Amino acid sequence: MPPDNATDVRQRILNAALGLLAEHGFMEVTQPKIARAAGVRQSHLTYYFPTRSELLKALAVHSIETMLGSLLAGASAGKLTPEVFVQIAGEALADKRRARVMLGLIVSSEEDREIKQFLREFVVRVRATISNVATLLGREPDQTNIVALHMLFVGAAVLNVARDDANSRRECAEIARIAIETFLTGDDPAPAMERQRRRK
Amino acid sequence: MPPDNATDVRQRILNAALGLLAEHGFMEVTQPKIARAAGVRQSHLTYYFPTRSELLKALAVHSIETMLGSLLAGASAGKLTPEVFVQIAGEALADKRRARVMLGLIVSSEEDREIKQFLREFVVRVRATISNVATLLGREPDQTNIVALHMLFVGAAVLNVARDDANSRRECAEIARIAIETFLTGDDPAPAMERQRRRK
DNA sequence: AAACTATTTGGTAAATATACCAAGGATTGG
DNA sequence: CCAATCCTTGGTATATTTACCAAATAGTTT
Repeated sequence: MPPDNATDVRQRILNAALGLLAEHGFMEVTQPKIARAAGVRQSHLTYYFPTRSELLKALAVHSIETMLGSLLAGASAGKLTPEVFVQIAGEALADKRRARVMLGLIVSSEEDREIKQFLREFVVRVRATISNVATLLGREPDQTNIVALHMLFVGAAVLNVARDDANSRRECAEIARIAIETFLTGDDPAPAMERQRRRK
Repeated sequence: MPPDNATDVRQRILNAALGLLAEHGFMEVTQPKIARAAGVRQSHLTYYFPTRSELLKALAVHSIETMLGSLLAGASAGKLTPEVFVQIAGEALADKRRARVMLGLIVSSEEDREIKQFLREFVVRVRATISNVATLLGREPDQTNIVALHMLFVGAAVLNVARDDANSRRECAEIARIAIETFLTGDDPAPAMERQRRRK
């Protein structure tokens, strides 16, 4: 790949880092490997990101932007029906690349306050997107249901990376449907924030 | 802490590694740090675990045993009522130590087939435990609901580590209740494998 | 006790990763 | 064109980690 010199080196570096993270997980995200993957010298990394911590922060931002981008692209694909959303969500959950990026972000966030903050904002935006989807599907978005749906999605994606076999992939598709039916489009609104427990 | 010399060195090493993993995350699980934490020499690590990979595999087994142990302890604590289970689950989900161990296992599993296999078995056993709890609570365990409950738990725990603020901890408690009501004890059986959607 | 095995000690070697830097080109603004 | 700035090159220094090893010691068996 000759260095597409229209592209900014900085961007190439971040894309290479994101690719490594998505493909091989956080442990492979090192400066020598990123440099080789990006086709630049290690000193370039130092030049654009003085310390590893800077690099990881930039990578976090880049990853989050990328994930939100594909999320929004999915959410606004044509007319959104529950069936389409189930389909999109099922595929997203089974996508190990995306999940590895998430896991990498979380691991990084354990080493850097700022990244943790990015992650918090990311969570808010993901939930806002889910909320928008709910609206598009003609539902009054209920925060608690959104939270539950989001957690279910995260859990499914994480477990899919952890197990990574045919079963886990099948579960992703199935759970996407059930999660959406239960917390988003189901006839009976799931239990809301206010406690409403009735003894049996 | 003087070296409790009744304890096996090997066990001390694994406990120290587990402690580091739980407290500081996977990136801190290195041989020098484990050795210092365990109060043994680095060569001891090499002696008992010839390679890092061996060490990580043993750590995975140890972590899984430990987590299953506390899981079972929780599940068989006195008479299990839905309220008690909600309480226990809420606390477990908010426990960052446990979640960090899980995340560490997943990261390791990306580097080692065998660990991935341990993780698969772990998932099966966790779900079996949830299933037992369902039985104890007088419910017919339904596999799909168990899977959903499990994923919701994993998602909540992971997001709690990722965000790590008062909100996320509050959400853990709340979601524990909702998850259990929705998928385990709720009056209306949650949507099962077969689709049963009715349009509004 | 002698021989044998298991464990511990105190190193070093090799690999890998982060950080640093000086000098050469390229680009841009004046 | 000149100077200032930005970027690239090709290193090296430092730190950290994994892996390795020989010799000393402790413990066990015969």
